[in-house]
Amino acid sequence: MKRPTLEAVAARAGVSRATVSRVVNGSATVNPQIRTVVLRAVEELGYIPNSAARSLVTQRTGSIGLVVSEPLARVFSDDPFFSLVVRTVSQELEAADKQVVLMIPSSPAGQARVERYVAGRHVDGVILLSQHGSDPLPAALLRTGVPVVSHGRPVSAAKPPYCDVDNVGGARAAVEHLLARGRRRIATITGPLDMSAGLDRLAGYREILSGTGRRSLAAIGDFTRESGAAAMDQLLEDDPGLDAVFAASDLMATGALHSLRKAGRRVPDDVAVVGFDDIDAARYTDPPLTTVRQPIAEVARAVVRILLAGVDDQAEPVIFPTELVVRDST
Amino acid sequence: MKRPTLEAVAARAGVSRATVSRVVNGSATVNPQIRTVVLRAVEELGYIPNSAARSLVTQRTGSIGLVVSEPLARVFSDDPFFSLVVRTVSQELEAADKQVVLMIPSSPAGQARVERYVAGRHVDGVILLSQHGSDPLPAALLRTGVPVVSHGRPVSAAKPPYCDVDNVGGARAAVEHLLARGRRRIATITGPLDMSAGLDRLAGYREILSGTGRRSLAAIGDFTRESGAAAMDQLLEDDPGLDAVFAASDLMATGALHSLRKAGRRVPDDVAVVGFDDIDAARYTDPPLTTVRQPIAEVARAVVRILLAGVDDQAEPVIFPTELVVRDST
DNA sequence: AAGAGGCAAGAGAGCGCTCTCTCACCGCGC
DNA sequence: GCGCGGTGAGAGAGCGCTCTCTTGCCTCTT
Repeated sequence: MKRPTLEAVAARAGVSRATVSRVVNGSATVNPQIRTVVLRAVEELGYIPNSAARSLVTQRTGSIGLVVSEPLARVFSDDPFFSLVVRTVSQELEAADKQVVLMIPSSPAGQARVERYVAGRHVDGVILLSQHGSDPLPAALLRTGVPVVSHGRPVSAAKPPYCDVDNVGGARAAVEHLLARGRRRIATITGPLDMSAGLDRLAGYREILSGTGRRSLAAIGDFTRESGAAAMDQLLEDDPGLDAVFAASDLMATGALHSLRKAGRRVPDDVAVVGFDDIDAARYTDPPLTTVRQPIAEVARAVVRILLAGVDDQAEPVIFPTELVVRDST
Repeated sequence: MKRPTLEAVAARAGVSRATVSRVVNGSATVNPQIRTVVLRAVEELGYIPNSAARSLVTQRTGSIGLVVSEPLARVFSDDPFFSLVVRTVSQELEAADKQVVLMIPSSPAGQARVERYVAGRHVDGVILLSQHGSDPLPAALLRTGVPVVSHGRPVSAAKPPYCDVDNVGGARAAVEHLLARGRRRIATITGPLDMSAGLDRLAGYREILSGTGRRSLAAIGDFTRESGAAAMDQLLEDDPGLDAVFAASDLMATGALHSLRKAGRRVPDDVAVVGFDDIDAARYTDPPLTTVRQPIAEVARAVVRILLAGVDDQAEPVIFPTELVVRDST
């Protein structure tokens, strides 16, 4: 019933504990014959190292924390962003033989718990996802001395190394495209303005519009479909004559399409719509959505790579380009 | 630089290690005055227990494995099922002060890794998600003796305790609804037939149709939007005169709507469509989707509860009811 | 008043592993 | 022929914690 220990394997193989340890950990300085004997003993006993004992002495745990600071709305809605990042990070860490410990603090108490957990070195590193400006957690985690890398440009006071996509450039491309299509009154539905993705996409929009001396018109959303619909209603009320909308996420664009349909506006004839993300659903809306594709998985992979390579605090952030995908909504 | 240990706290408080341990673990048999002194020492030193050392002696780790046996397609597509379950499980375990270790084996090597990990008691329990009939992992995990609970009825040889929704009943309700609407040629788009959700929803469909002596017409999907679109194309080819479709997931229903639109069929005038899940997106399709609502989060919560309560192998499965939500697609 | 009984705190033995240090033994050069 | 470096295996000291066992003290009973 009891699990075999190193001791048991050593006894069976007729060697010392230290030698078994060397074999199990792949040390080079071990006689091939002895190695074989030890491996057979390991096999026969079904020996599996006790990681608690190992961590106790090595001070490493083999697991990485993935901290998602996300208000309920987004994760509970069907935004595929979260799944995709989690999935990719998991896959990438699996390849490196690391475990993923998922932490989604849903209250201040939860945040304190995460902080204690990380400070207690239960993880060898931390990946931050979806940071908000007001979130005190990134700074707290950075203070623990545990390596931290952020997925997405951090907006909080703390500035860990990070990877992101070119949100500003993507937004610029979207708005330029609308201008090229001859649209004159271009509104935007923003993301949350305490997140870099929200801020940067708005900045790109403003930059292009102000370059042409046009008026900007924005309604604030939170990346969810519902907020997109509400923002669209708002925009139509503010400026019934608008002829284009740039939504900072595809989900919000979907909500906007819904609102426009209800308001009797035709897309793209009356109003052109551009989204951001290029989620699967963008190809299935009516009409299919023109959008800015961002390589979410690549960012996730880069984040893991940076973390595993040993974080360098002064490292330049890695920024991936975005790409405009033109479909029928513009 | 070095983290303080129990020893250090004991020295500072002028008591023994054992006493500090008692205080930290909330033992009742400790003098309130001494407790106060110890707590102050803990505070002053910023003491955080070393979990590796603790696990080493207690044989418990405080973490629960969430094993997702999912082919790439579903998790990579924007199916909110995965996010919602992960989110709910995480939240529920957080409340119980447990960590979530996420494991998404993406290869046989990954499966072996998960098995070793669990057999090595790195987790106190396992939650299985999205099991497939051919998957050998559930049986392997059960053999380790670690408590296992399944989210969704298991179809593999191994039969851990589980929670699920009434998939058969939900499918029945959907088809009965279509019949009540006067539909005569009702097709179905199934889920994967090696998963209980796929099998059971098909069974419910067949049951009602055969009860009325009608012919059944099925195309196999895999819960993704794309497969739904392809299955719909297939069905239209097989029986151009069909007047209703029951899709085993909302995502597939969305794909079906897309195909129907392309084929020039009006929904619901020519063809009525019912989905399954009631994801957010179902309210935003054109037309809004009639669907079977399933309480995904409640199932997830129940699974956690069973696991934490101490798994009883003979426990009756907990089955949650589903509910038909009628919108404009029927 | 003396022994029994109870309760709170300390002593110390591990939990299973890694890793340094030591030791034995080999071949080699001078 | 003797010492020397190099190599591979064993001995043993912890890593930080829990938990049993023991001890000491105080109260209660007869």
